[in-house]
Amino acid sequence: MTEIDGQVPERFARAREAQSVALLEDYVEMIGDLISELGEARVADIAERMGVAQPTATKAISRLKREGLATARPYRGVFLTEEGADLADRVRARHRTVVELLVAVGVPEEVAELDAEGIEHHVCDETLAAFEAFLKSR
Amino acid sequence: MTEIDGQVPERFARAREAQSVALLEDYVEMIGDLISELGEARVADIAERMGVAQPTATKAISRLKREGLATARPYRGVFLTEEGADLADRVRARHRTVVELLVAVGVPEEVAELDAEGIEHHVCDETLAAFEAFLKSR
DNA sequence: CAAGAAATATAGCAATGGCTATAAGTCGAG
DNA sequence: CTCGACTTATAGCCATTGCTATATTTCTTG
Repeated sequence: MTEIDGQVPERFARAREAQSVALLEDYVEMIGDLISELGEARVADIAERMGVAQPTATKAISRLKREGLATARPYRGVFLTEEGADLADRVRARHRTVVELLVAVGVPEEVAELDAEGIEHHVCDETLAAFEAFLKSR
Repeated sequence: MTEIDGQVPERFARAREAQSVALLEDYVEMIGDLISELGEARVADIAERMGVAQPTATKAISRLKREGLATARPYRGVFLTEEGADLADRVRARHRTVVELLVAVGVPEEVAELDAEGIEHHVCDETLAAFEAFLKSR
């Protein structure tokens, strides 16, 4: 290979990895939202909010259980483990920060909300810290 | 469903859609880079830079061909169509802008490069325009 | 120019994340 | 308490994106 390749492959591997975690984060955050809004998270509600068919949500919930982020009693609601609830909190906070930063640099509110949904999963801790510092310093 | 669901599902659908386009964008940009650096884009080089096995790159190139972004002669190099080259240019420009914006708000250069790889695919035209305006106004 | 080496293609497997159709469980109303 | 409606689970399909192993083609070199 040429001498200029550098760590390019790791960059992409990292982006792929982030993407694989993104769905889990979205589901966990959504389940947390539903529990605080409605007192429980039902599969049908989760599926509707995620914009997927109900079996797709069921499958995702299985994965959450497998990863120790949620528990569920069949035909009953879905619940977050402590680890899942912590993740939900972090995800929610990061989402807010990303939206605020986008707005701060001039992105219209509604567009910021839309783009943040995809962007947030690729914002590492260091970048998030930089965002917070930037927001505070204005 | 409750009355507060709003357009949440569309948000996620949009993020999923962006993700499906992301790989194409990465490959097209990389192929463009290789052609300008080395005069040609070989499957082995593409695979190495993307950090995937060679058959994975071959498969991705098939998809690029299917989508009209690239052409390839078996056992020879890969080439971009006009559409593919245009896309590569847009992707490259967007990548630069995202990195610059991250740096402008205080993200360290190397971290900005890493995160931009994932972020850029979720930055819509309107957000990109806001980024450019913000960068110019400083 | 005929190997052998290198590059590329193909075959086939696994996991993920969609879907529809259908089975099975739960719950409320008669 | 039973039956029908609703909810959830399961089965099975497809496409995508990875992988390894192997076949095929091209290139290089003796």
